[in-house]
Amino acid sequence: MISNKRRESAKRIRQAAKKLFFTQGYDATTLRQIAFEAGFKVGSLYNHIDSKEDLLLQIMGSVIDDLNERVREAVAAAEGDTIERLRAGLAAHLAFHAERAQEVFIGNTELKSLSEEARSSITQKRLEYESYLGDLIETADAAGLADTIDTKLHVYSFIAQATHIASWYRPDGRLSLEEIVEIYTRFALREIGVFSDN
Amino acid sequence: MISNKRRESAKRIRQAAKKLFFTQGYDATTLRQIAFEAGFKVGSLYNHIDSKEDLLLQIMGSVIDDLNERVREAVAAAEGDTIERLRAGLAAHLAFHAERAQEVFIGNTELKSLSEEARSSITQKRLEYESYLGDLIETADAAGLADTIDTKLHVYSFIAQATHIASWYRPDGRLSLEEIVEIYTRFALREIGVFSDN
DNA sequence: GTCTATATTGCGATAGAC
DNA sequence: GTCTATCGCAATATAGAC
Repeated sequence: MISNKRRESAKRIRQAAKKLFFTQGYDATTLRQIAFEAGFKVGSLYNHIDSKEDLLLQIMGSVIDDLNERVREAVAAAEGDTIERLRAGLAAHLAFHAERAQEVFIGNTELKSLSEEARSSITQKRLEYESYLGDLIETADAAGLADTIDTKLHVYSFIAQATHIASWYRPDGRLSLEEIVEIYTRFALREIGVFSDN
Repeated sequence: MISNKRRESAKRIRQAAKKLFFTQGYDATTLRQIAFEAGFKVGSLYNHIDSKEDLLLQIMGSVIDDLNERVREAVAAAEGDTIERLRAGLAAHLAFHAERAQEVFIGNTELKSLSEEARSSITQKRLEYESYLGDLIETADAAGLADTIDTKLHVYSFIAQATHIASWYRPDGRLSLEEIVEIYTRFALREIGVFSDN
């Protein structure tokens, strides 16, 4: 049971860091603040982390992988034609960015705070994700179900919108998560010229 | 002529700060780096600025005002119907974000680094700008020339895309500024359901 | 107005008692 | 594994010679 306690402490520290990095930024956040928020003294943190950057890496590390997995699963599980698969992928893409807004925001904002090595590994994963979204779009176009303009810019557009959502979404806002996802999905389908009632 | 030299020095310092804040972020940038980049020693900076935050304020301060002015002028100068005016406004909105990418990026990224007072003054200006864009969209819809879905989210969408452009645009990239502006303008008009060949 | 030198503060990280 | 105490360093900002 000792190791469960250890894991809980580490999680509490990550949660505190996530919150503070999100609101203040990585550089402006001190380990003393993180320790206080997690209920520790500074020195104790080092029983659970290697360094401050290690903490940032832990937070950023899983986000891209999870996003990739979530969207691919949604596409695979979708029933219907190419457009339905694309729609399911976009919905998953958008919902993920809202649901995990803080991590997503940190991931998009603090790339510059990582060491060169860590940064390039994450950049590589992002490029692969962009490429996957691009394939979804081109498949729809090739099937004659959409009238795209520029694949790469469509991808950028979808990423920009989702990233932006991560910066303002609140669960108690004017629109529910489902409504936001539905509206932005319609935006996306309109943008790539899908021929149906959107 | 002495005061011209003063102004040039101040400008060099702002330029250096702009570049460094853009690439490293405000907190990660030191006054020593800014001084070096501008060709001064640290102490000399204080003959031209009050503080580090003052420098950030100088940079962020004019961006929103300039954007607002630029877009309103473009709309006023546009010839043609409501859609043409909207199109001109969107093109100015997009071009501004690309042309002044560094300042725009800093303005969108470092709001958290400002003191409460400075931050709220800028937030207020942004809300007014969003409101202006919303009016343009609603006018087109009310004239029966578009089929909008949700005004506020359309505005967010346009801001998200332009902001994103500011983070990747390079003058020597695959697409020229004119091409980027044209493509994103078509995206926008499609998104709000303008009935014409876009 | 620029420089060197320094005051002051607070950071990330470590040592060692309990 | 947590704490207190502290190291070593670099930050913003200031003082005062030139």
